[in-house]
Amino acid sequence: MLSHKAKYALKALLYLAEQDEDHISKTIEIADGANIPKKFLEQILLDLKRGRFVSSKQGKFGGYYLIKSKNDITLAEIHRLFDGAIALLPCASLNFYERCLDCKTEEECSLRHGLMIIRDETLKAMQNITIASLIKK
Amino acid sequence: MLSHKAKYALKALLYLAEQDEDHISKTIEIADGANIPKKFLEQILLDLKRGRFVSSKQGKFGGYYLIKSKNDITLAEIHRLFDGAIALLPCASLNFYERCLDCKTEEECSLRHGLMIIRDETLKAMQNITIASLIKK
DNA sequence: TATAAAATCTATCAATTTGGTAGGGTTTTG
DNA sequence: CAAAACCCTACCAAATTGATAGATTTTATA
Repeated sequence: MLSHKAKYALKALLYLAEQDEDHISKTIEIADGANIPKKFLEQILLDLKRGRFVSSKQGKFGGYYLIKSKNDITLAEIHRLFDGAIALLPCASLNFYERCLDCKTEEECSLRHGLMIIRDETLKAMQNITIASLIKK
Repeated sequence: MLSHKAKYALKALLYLAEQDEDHISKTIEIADGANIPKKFLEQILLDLKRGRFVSSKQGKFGGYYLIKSKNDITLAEIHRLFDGAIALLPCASLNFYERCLDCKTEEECSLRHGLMIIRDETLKAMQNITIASLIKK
C-alpha cells in the first residue's frame, strides 16, 4: 500500500500538472486544491524538490512548479522516493537490495526468484502510469 | 513489501510442500528447517490453519500438514491473509475496499483508475506464483 | 491412568513507523 | 522593511511489527 505521503505527493503533482504553463502554485493553494494538510504538504514538496520533480521560487509571489514533464513522472519513481522498494522483499529489489539474513545458506532464498518476476511485472505497470496518464480520463 | 509474517508463512508452506505425502511436521521441525523463530511460527501456523491452507493434529506426534494443493496456494492469497490488500490504495482494492476520505467529491479520486490497472497486473502476476512454482527451480 | 509431547490460547513488550503538528528561521521581493 | 513564502528541526501520539513468555488443552502410549 502507498503511504499517505506518496498519495499526497501524487495528488500535489497532479495539481501542478493541471495548472497553466508558467503558473507558480503556493503551498496553501495546492493544499486546498488537493485537500492535503498544509504543514505536511510542505515536507512533501521539499522531498519532491530534492527528487528534482519540482522546483520553487521564494519570496512574495513564490511557490512551486513542475520541472519534469508530466509524461515523464511515473508512479514507480514516486513510490521509490517516498515508500522505497517496489519488490516484495529486499533480496528481490533492484534499487534497495539487501541480503536475506534469515536464509540459512548464502545461496538465493527460495522466494527470491518468484518475487523478482512479480517485481518486473509490477515495475513495468508502474512505469506506465504517469502523471499525464492520470489526468486524461 | 512483505511482512516477516508473510515471508515466514511462505517459507513454512514451502517446507511443508517439500515433505512426503502424509508426513506431519512439528512446529519445531519447520522452525529449524526454515529458520523461523519458533514461537512466532506458532502464531503464523494458526493463521494458516484459520485460512484453511494447513490443518493440524494435536497431542503427541501431532503437527501440521498441508490441506490445500501446493499448485493452488498462490502468493496473492498469502499476501491477503497476512498483509491485506494488494492494491496500492484501499479505494482501488477488490477485497479490502474503502472510500478515500480525503477526496473532496464523492466521485472517484484521481488516482483510483491508474491504481486499479496496477492492481490488476500485480494480482495476475501474484496468482501465477504458487508454492509449487517456487519449489521447481 | 499417568505422563510426555505437542498444539493452542492469552498476554505482554520494545522498537519502529506513520501521520502528522509546532514553531520558528531564512530568503526574496513589493 | 515587512510581508509572504520557502525551509528546517524537533517533537508527539497512535498504530504496527516482530517478536517472547507462560499457561492450558489435547492426544498417544507405556
